Amino acid sequence: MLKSHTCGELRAEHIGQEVKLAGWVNRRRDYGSLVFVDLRDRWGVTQVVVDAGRSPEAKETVARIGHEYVLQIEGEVVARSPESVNDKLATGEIEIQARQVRILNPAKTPPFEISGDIEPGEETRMRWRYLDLRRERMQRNIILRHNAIWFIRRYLNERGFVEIETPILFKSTPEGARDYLVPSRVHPGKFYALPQSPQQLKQLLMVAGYEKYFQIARCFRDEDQRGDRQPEFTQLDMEMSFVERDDVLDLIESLMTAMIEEVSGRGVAKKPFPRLSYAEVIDRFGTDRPDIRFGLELTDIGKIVARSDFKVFTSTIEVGNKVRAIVAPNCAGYSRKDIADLEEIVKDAGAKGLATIAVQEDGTPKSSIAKFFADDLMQELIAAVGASPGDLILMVADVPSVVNEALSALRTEFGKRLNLVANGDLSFCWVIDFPLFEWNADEDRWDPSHHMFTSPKPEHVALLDTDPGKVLSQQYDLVCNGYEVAGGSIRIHDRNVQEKIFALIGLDVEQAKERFGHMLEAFEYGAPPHGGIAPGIDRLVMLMAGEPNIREVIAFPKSQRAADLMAGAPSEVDQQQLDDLHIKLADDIKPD
RNA sequence: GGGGGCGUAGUGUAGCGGUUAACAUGCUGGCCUGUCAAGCCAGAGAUCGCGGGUUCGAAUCCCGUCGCUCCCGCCA
Repeated sequence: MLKSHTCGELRAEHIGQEVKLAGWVNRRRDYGSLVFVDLRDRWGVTQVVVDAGRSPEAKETVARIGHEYVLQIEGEVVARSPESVNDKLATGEIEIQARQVRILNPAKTPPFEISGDIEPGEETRMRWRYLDLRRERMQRNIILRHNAIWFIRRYLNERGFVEIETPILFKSTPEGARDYLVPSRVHPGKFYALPQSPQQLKQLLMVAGYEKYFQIARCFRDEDQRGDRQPEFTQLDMEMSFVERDDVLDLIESLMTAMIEEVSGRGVAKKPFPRLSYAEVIDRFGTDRPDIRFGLELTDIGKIVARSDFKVFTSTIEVGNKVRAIVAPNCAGYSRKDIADLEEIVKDAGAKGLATIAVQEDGTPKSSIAKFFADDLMQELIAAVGASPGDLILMVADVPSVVNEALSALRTEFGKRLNLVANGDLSFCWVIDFPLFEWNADEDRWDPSHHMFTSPKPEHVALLDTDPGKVLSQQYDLVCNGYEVAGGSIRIHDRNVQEKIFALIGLDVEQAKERFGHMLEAFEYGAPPHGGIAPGIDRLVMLMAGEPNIREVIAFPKSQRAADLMAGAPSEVDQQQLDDLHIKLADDIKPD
């Protein structure tokens, strides 16, 4: 080894020892005949002193080095004088008196500072990602990710789970997200698809009798990016046989809690995780992934405003739509401009407008719509939404989905503005009892709201024939701080039920056989009742790291346009490669 | 596919119709034996993303384009 210790481990107890350290030059402070070098590796920083008087040769070498040179230092661990102890460094009690300095490799001046306060821009970071990854922030995140994955593997192994790899080259199914396709050389005109998730394969592993399966699985979806979405991402994919919904929920809940507390040092706000029905979270928060770190819940005020003279509200109620409100505490003083900003948010969500009532300190309302309300009706409204003097009531009238989306967006905004999300805790909740289907008006059929193997609640199976929209499923989502961090379900293992689902979602028997024949066939050979879940590793690590997007916890992420700015992927390929794959580019594709 | 923001020395920012394009940091040279964001002195470094237009004059205004980013659609 070129090093006897890491740059983070030497303490007072090592004083007097001869050591070899190796790492990168974090910083150099040059006094001419006395030079300090902060040597860095992933474990920390150790100060090296090069004294021209004691080791002229080392001084000669160290005069030539710059930032990020790779050095090997040989010398003695010595105590620092009491006034020069650096308590910002774990190794600050000691320093290395260098006897010899070897340049293992010089370094060009890096395009940005590896240690320092200047945060390089996104493009710069991605272009030199290997240097970005050298920075403390990224090393901390990547190692946190490692610890989380390591924790998961140990935890599940101890509970009888088997990690099984599934193919990356698999079969395309047009349902769901757009597939990444891989052309076949030996089958002209045919394509593999990269898995959107190992969904089918893990169910087949249940048929195969493994009972408890997991995989740290890479998943691929060719859809547009968000801060919490990358074209390839990692799931903790799991499936279990002979389980019921609560078995899955309980296991994941204890896994999440233990992992977060051990690995991230953060707290879990609510234990046990609240279990809320889909209907309840939509009603209370306007979204199926509520941030339950704070209140500001939605109130339905339809019954009250129906008795006002405000036409916008009364006509909305008459046609069966909704008027709902949230209360922003202590925001009665908002200016016209502040309100206009909020209005922008609800308009983005599709709402036509935003009505507000400022409850003044004396309890009287200040509002452009106050004149449409009798005084006692106004007081009834203020009481119904639970507003106090100094509060601002915000109301939206529209179809339910627009009202909910608009108010949910406002709620999120106020969570940030009012600093209700400041503490570092993670706040989980389960969302259960989802509708099995969503009506697809364009195609005039039902779409599965999760996926087509999701089991209805047993007591709702009969409704499949009479009122599919009312059927609730055994789907469950895990939500944390407003992010969906896991989703899963108990699956269908009954062939009759499965065929009913196919029919309702508009798949005829032939199509179903073509796409899922292997699944249907497998289910005839003794499929156990089973269910599973797939937590998103990237999002969980992002939340544990306190980062604003998942790029910060992925070593080599892609840009918004799905490009690798370091390697330059995707790229053109040789004509020969295209020929091998039987691919001819369309005429309108021009080379760059 | 649509909407918003950004693009100025290596890096991060300021400048937003007329400036010698500014500041910080990094870089180069010099001084310095107790610093740890070392300090001090001197210096180099920018065709203001690219293309077009408006104007006597454009980093600045307009159009297009490319890149990064946030959001909507999309993501079973």
